[in-house]
Amino acid sequence: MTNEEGWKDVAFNSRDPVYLQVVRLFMEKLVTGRLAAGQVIPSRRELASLLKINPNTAQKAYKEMEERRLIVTEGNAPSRVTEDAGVLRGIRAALVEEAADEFIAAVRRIGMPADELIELVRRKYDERQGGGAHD
Amino acid sequence: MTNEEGWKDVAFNSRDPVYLQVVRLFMEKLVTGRLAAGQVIPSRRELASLLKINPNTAQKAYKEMEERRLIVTEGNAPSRVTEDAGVLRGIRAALVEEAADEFIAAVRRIGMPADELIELVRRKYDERQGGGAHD
DNA sequence: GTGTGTGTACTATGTAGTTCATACACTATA
DNA sequence: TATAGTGTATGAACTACATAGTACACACAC
Repeated sequence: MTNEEGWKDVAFNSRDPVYLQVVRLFMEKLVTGRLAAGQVIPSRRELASLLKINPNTAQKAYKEMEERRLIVTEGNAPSRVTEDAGVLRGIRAALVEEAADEFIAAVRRIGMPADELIELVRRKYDERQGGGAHD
Repeated sequence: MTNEEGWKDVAFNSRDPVYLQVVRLFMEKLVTGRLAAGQVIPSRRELASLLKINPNTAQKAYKEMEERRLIVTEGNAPSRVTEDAGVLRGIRAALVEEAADEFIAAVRRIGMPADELIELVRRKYDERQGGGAHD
């Protein structure tokens, strides 16, 4: 049994594959320090229980994370977060890039001028938390 | 037959349903003035031919747009862009809102500070067109 | 009337992706 | 040995989507 903090009340949307949302969840935890290098993570079955998903979905997420070098698994010992500093540093950049590229591409297609864009982002950012509720 | 400009070389990603991408394509054309209020749009069959999609997919997209009041169809006359100024004005806002909310929510989860965020957006915006390749 | 072109509706099929259920191999421990 | 915990692998069920094919009602031009 590992620590069980922060795994409850996780909401998944029905638009993206659950296993990819799980991967992103781990990446966000890593970036924000709620998950440290070398730290042991829950087993597939335990995570599935915590997140109320199927163990196979958890397995698929872990396998994806292994391929991305985010976690390591030796034999049948519990998986752990990688110690590779380079990988860990890259996660933040990857998340930011992905979000920003999508956003920029969208507003470009609309032909939104830069200044209006900046103002919008600033205003939205300062707004009260919200708009995150999806499906 | 209507004008055939701007319907070629449209690339669809495999992540989102094609019919919704068609809807977004129309919204972007409306916002950027490449499609005017009241203008006649291609028939279902013609659009399907132009975009190289199935006529049923085109039909589904048009039906979706009818429900959103983006286009109108009277009898069996060719469909036209709505004249409703309020609806047309709302499209731009809707596209912007959607893109921005997603983006802001993402960077919030990462805990990215506002100033760094602004700088990133400005830099990305000025960059040469790119990063749009999905699939 | 006969074409042809509208919009619309329906069923069926194929495919891809996600999730589920189950089983297996291995290790540690009582 | 038996039990329970790991990670892993495979096949089935289910869903959403795109596509194909067909059909119908209507309007306009010839």
